[in-house]
Amino acid sequence: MQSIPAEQQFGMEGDKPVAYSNIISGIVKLSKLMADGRQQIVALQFAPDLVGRPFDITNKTSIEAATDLKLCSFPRKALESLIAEAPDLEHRLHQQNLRELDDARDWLLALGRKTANERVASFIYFTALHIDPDALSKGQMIRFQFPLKRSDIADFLGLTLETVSRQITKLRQSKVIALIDNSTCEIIDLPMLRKLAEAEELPKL
Amino acid sequence: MQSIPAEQQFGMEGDKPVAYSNIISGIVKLSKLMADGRQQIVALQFAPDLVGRPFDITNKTSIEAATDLKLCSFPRKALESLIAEAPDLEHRLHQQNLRELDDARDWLLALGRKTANERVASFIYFTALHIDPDALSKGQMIRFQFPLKRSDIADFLGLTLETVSRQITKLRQSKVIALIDNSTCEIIDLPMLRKLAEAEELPKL
DNA sequence: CGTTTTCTTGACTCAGCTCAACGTACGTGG
DNA sequence: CCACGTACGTTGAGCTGAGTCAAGAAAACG
Repeated sequence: MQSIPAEQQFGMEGDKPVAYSNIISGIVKLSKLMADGRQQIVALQFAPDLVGRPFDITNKTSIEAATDLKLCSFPRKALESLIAEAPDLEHRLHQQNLRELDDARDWLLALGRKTANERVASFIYFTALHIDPDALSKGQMIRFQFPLKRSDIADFLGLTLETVSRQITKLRQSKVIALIDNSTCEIIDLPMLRKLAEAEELPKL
Repeated sequence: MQSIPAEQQFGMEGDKPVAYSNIISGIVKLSKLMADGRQQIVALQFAPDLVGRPFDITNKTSIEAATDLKLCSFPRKALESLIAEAPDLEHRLHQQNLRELDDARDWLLALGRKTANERVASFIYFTALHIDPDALSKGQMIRFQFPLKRSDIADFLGLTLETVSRQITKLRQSKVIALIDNSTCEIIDLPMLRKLAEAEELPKL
């Protein structure tokens, strides 16, 4: 069990992953960097996810604490030999990776086809869902902290921080959300937020 | 073993997957549709991938033949009980899903941060890699067919078909590629193509 | 062949980017 | 306690890359 302060990278040595970590609390961001400095956050992970790409990786992705973290880490070898023994463990990992794949594909739709406004709405909805799925499904009014600062939200949504700021202002003005302070968000009009976020064909509701 | 003509959907009944299929030959596209018709292709799958999201799915994605296909299909139940018996099968599936996750995250970077020109270059590079990884790594001149028509490439890259067409013209004019006919592409300047495609920080080369 | 679908090109528009100024919160040390 | 610096967020003005709309060219198809 260890603590990691926000903004710090971990679990890698050079560009090889050396450890797997269970998230006890806090939020982890995975990001990709281009040679000229352009950056894209490709995933956020929440407790109780396991961080660390199993098996060999060709893929350069950096792992960083988005908030202060509490982790439970294992060396790479340890987990891999555990997996070899316990098929059930691999099954659970597989399930998590499938969820991550679904998430990634949802964001592909957002980055490829949604407007700035819809992307920000999607981010807020996505965050609220991860923080308290139950409250959301009951349609209660919800208050929560943004897990990322504006520039990180921008890197997640493929926008600039200015555009993110403007769209948040717009959502505030149209009474979809309210800001208690810069990083505390309250959802006022959940149906509208959902409509903006899921401009997708709804499977059901 | 069955054949599926290009453009046809398969493997689903309503929005539930009913079968898994091994791709013998051809290319499969997975796409998401928004209520107003906006569309995003979220993955392409090549032989010998297994098509079909294992276990339960909450995620609405349609599965369609991008080219004529040869498939080997199993009913959903059959594969799931096979998995329960043979942990090795789950391991192989898991590996494939991890590759898909890596791909999806590479495209997140492309859709979030790359220009139209870089996205089209990435698509050409990606396609060539999947069709003949060896020839590419030897740096040979490569000729291949685009697996998708312009409007599908656009849906994959989060662009319009006009923009895709213009960028292909531009790559042709700058002698990075040549077109033998509309759908046959030859890579002339591989280093340049790679530079455009992987504006990423190169792990190694 | 004519018909239909796909691709290319041009002219114009606009959502989101860039650059720049300013506001606000917080910490540090004089 | 206040002055100052630093990091973060907001807002404005103007620009531009990609979208839209429209017209033709070129394949594909029966």
